[in-house]
Order: sequence, then structure tokens, then C-alpha cells
Amino acid sequence: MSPAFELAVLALVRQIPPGRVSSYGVLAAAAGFPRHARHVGKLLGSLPDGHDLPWHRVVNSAGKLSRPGSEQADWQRVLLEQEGVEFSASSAISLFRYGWPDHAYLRAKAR
DNA sequence: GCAGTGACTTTAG
DNA sequence: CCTAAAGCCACTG
Repeated sequence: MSPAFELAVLALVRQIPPGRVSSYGVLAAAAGFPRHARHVGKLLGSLPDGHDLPWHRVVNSAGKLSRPGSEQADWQRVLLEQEGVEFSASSAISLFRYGWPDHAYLRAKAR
């Protein structure tokens, strides 16, 4: 992957405010690389220990955590709940309430 | 170069 | 927003 891609994505993740969440696809597009959502995931999954990125604020387009059942998923959920993010009964987050940037607005604008 | 793989997304029902 | 199916792109063997 190009370094530009990684740098842009990492910079965006750092800008996600506490209590808000973004999605892989949105970040990829915002970074200038549409259709590279899977690579954002791969990038976050290969981050070295001790980084300062709020990776837990990144979920998929359905507002759910990836790799369910994993330890990191549980940890991610705890971190988000501590920031005030609410999970539905089906373990999903309302992107209309917590999505960043404003999910509904951006999608309407893109079309 | 082909086939499999994956922290994904979109469209349709 | 739930499920199912197809598309997508870089990486790996």
C-alpha cells in the first residue's frame, strides 16, 4: 500500500472525537482512496503496540464491531461504552447518532 | 499469474 | 437495520 494511504487514514482516525465512531469505508473515501475499506481494516489490524490511535472508534458500515468474539472486540466495546456510546440489543451502534463525520449528511451529499 | 483470503460495502428483499 | 449475494483490492502461496 502507498504510504500516502496509511498516513491519510491514520490522521483521520486521530481526528475522530471521543464518543463518536466512523467506518472503514468513510475513512478510506475521505483519505482519497474509495473502495479500499478492507485495507483500512488491515492497516488498523497491523498497528504496532503502544500506538496512540483511537482505533476502537472505527466500526463497519452497519455500526457493528468486526471480528466478533475476539478479545479486542470486547475491549473495543468497553472503551466505546466508557465514552458514552450506546449499543443496541443486537450489539450495533446507531451511526445516525454517533457516526462521524455526520453519516447521513455525507451520504446524502455524495449522491 | 491464478486462487484463496479478509478489522469491508452495496444492493435487493 | 437483518440476511444473502456479489463486488472490491492488495496480499500471499
